[in-house]
Amino acid sequence: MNMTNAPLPTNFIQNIITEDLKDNKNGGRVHTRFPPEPNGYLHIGHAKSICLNFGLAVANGGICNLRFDDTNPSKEEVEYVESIQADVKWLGFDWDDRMFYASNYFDKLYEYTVGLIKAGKAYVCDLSAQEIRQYRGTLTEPGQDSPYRNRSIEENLDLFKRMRAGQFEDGARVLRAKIDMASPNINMRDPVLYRILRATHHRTGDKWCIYPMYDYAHPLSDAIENITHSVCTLEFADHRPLYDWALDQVDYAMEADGRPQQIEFARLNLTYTVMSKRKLRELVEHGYVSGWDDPRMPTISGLRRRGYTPESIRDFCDRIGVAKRDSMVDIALLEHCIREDLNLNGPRVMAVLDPLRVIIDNYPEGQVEWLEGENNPENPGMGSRQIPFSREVYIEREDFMEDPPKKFFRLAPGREIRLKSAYIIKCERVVKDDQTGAILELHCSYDPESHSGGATSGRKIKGTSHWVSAAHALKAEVRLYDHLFVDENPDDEGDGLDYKAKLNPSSLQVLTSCLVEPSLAGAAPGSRYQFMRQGYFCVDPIDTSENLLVFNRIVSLRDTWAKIQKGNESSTSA
RNA sequence: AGCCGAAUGGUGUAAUGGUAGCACGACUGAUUCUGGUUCAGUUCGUCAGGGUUCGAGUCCUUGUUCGGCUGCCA
Repeated sequence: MNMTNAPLPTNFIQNIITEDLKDNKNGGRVHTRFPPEPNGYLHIGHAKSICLNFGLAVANGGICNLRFDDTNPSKEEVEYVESIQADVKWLGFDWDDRMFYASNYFDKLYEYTVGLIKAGKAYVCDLSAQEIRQYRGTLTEPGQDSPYRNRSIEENLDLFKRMRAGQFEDGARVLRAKIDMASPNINMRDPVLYRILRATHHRTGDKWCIYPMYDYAHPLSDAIENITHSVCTLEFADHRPLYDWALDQVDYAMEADGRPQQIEFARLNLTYTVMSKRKLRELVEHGYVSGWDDPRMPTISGLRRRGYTPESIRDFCDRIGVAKRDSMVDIALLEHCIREDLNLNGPRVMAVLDPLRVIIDNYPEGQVEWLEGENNPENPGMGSRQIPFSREVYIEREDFMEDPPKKFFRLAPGREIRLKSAYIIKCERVVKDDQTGAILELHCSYDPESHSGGATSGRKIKGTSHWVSAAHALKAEVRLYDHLFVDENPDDEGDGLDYKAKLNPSSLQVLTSCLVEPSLAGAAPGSRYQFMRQGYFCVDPIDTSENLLVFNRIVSLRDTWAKIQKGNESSTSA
């Protein structure tokens, strides 16, 4: 979208890179990586990281790898590696031939580790998980050395080989780094490097029964891939000394020009949504949503199904910036981004969500006129289409009021409105149900001279309504989505309420008797439109079939009238 | 309590010792055959105290508040 010479996005990471480049650090290379663990679906928070890592590389003439951080087979599945690739691609990023797996390096890592043991920097520890915890000390008290800390190198080597050979049970022993049990940084108190874990790995199958820990595998994977800037989120800041330790200890014989540097930034938080994998999984598994791609989910697949464009998400990620402080971005910014995109690129179309029949008594019975409607006033290049007009039309029920309040510019008894791209009509008579008093239909007259572009077409009429011709309209199902939570910060349990207690009961409203203009026949799944005066909608790619059009509301239009109404309500009730 | 990190309008983010800017939101008004868009404008900010300096959001210092860390998860 931004094809001009936009200034580099300025943030503290770019500043670091700019300095590094100036110093010719890493031989002037910039090489980043996006390293998800394939244990779930990507969400908008990952999109921030993806845009950052790929964006930083591109902006500085570098490259970015996709790397699956698959060191814990008990949680990982191919389903996730596939969805992650699809999502990154859909967002518009390309890793070329640089898709890697940490598991590709298991052999290499094992060799490094043997060297580490030979150098006396690691030892096999027989303590149980619970004992290790006890020996580790607390935040304020130093830990104690493991009784196995001073095993001979020979014994460590032998034990480690036997760990690999499967001679011990899961959890019986671990390999630990020999660092400092009194370190004020708990991550440095002889952290576990390898654990025994019999789980079939989605890539390596049952070849291994020992797996390296993230803290150990990650820096070495970065080094193996010649990464220069290893960008991760804030909670890993305490792990950085260990990251550096691993690089220091292992003579990885990198032909690399330089060494990777870990840089931490604050993860994305969005109002009215949760972002943790655990909670998203819970929403899916307990049926609060229809799946990972439920259009209310903040997952990439959910946003995609909802109708968000990749461009709008990238734009959003550019706008939120990158910093080290925890923050909560207003979801209104995301909504602004998609509106801005679709305002320019979404064809206009008329759809009546809650139809009210209007009979135009002075319009000839049986006559049909095909009127021209521009597809996008912001973009004349998008051309126009023909819209049928006839004696019976439907308008939006809320566009008529029998007893309208002040500033109501729409239809009311004796009042006029313009039907968009057609004629001005006047409400002559209201037909109601004798029993219930419900409004059944309106009888109107039209001004034949008021055709768009016609003689009296210049007459000023305050209100313009969208409409469809009764004889030509197509039935459709429309799903109105709203925020998944009613609370701005569902994660905040300060009020004693679990995030699930803050689910929005009306986050989904299904309308089954909507009528849309006939040009929408056969609309492509996934295509996006502006339903005039209502919002942006997307043809649901899953549930739309040949005999049923299903639309998802991506986002409503900004609605000044709704605000005025709200103001009216509160002022009358006050 | 120990270590680490962060504090700039309602929200997010710039300003690398020199005019506190941009975006979103909110609010006015104008335009409009979408109560959309567009345009014009308004509102609102450097956590606190002390210090260095001709000059401090930025450097020093003390404090306050918030976040992270005691997995054989990542």
